[in-house]
Amino acid sequence: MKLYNTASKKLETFKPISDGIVKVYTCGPTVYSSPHIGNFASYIYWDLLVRTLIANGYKVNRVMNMTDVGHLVSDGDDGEDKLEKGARKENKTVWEVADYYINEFMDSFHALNLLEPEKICRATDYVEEVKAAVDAMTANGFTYETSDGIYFDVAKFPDYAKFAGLDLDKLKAGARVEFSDEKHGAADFAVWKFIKPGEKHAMRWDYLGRPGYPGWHIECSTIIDAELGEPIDIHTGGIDHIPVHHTNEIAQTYAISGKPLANYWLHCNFINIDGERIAKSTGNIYTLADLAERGFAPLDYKLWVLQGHYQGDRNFTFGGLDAAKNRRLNWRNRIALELQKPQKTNREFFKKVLEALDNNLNSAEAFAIIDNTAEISLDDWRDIDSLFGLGLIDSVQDISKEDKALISEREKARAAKDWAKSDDIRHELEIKGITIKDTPDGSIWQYLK
RNA sequence: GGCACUGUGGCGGAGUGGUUACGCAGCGGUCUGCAAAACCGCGUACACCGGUUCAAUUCCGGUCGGUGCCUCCA
Repeated sequence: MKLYNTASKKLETFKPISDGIVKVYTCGPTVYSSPHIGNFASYIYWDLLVRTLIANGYKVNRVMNMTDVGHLVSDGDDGEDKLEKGARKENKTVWEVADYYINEFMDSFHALNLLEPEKICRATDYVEEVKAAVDAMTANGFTYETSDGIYFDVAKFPDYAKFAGLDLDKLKAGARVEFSDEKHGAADFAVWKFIKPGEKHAMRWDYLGRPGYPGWHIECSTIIDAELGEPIDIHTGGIDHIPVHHTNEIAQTYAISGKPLANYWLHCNFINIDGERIAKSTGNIYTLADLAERGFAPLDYKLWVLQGHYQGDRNFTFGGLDAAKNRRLNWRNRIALELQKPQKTNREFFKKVLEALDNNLNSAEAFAIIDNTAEISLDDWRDIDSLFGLGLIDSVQDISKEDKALISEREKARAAKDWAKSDDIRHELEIKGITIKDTPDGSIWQYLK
């Protein structure tokens, strides 16, 4: 299979480090608020990645983190930790806030029928490992201390700018004025933050004889080292992570172990809503709950996401979601129709679908193949469903004996030209969400929604 | 301001140097007790201006628009 590798800016044929096993790391959420649909788009794309790997016969070992420890809202000394802020607003402890949003996130994860990673790691469970990592970086000469933390000295890693194609001098010129004049370079970043006397910060750990907490970027390097071992095969994330977070991860891992972090880097683009970026200021932050209120199932949204490509600019509209919802209903009705027919499997068809996905996860192309194939057997639909996780098969069940009896009763009424009775029965079934369509070969049932 | 990506029919959204993407919606037809489904057909899509080419939506250059990152963000 072919994947676009951000590191090389090229489409590359995927080859795992070990035959048959693929080590994947997915940058997970910061659990301080309800994620919006844009956040979930990325997990939907990576779910497709994992499912495609599995369909190609690989065993996937995926780790995802949960950032349950703060990184600051701003770089200033007065910047408030997101979790701390959430806790204050909701009158809860930071730990309660983290627990609440982790649960909410996982509920949505399951509602979207996303395969759970083999391991989900909370950052706060790895603080000892983080300290050891900072020790190692310091021993190897990559850090320096300021009054507010331990910083990574970017100048010590010559390839720092390479991954993202950064021009550090230009960045410096264009970026806002910095708050910390103790930093040696503008791109230097904290791997550990000290808590100053009097500063409120509920999450704290002792390190170097004083209270503090981990920097944001360090958790990913640490968790990958602890759970997967670098280099890993595939590292995924949003495009926003390229210049800072992933660049820093690579630098840290190099400073700790001297090894590269990942062989393939996949980054998904952001979705817009009605042509505008998702932001509080534009008031277009929708959650899955908001979609549900408007009558859309999480899996309708998942299908919408999969109609496009993870690297493309996406524009979400409710009209578009409507189309996805109808397409999903139509697919479910195609499956319902197959329940009522003799079956013929077609392995060649499924091979073509998988081939489309093997080409850099082109699910849109795969969908077109599905729609261009007139008859798809139940077995093939089952395979399609395991490839996309759209809950198609599970949401289609054969109707009850009673309902089947009603259908044949109606056929008799029709034969007798008793249209009143025929229409009554059709109406009776419609109340149950099923409609009857009369074809030249007899009556079939279909879902209304 | 710097760097990067991007601009496809009513909406969503693939792809390609010359041939129908696909979905949803719409229109016409066949079929039908009615209805729907199904099937057939329709709309003459590739931002703009140049260049390369026998041929460009597809390659190159420029213009304009959009987005991302540079500050937390999928």
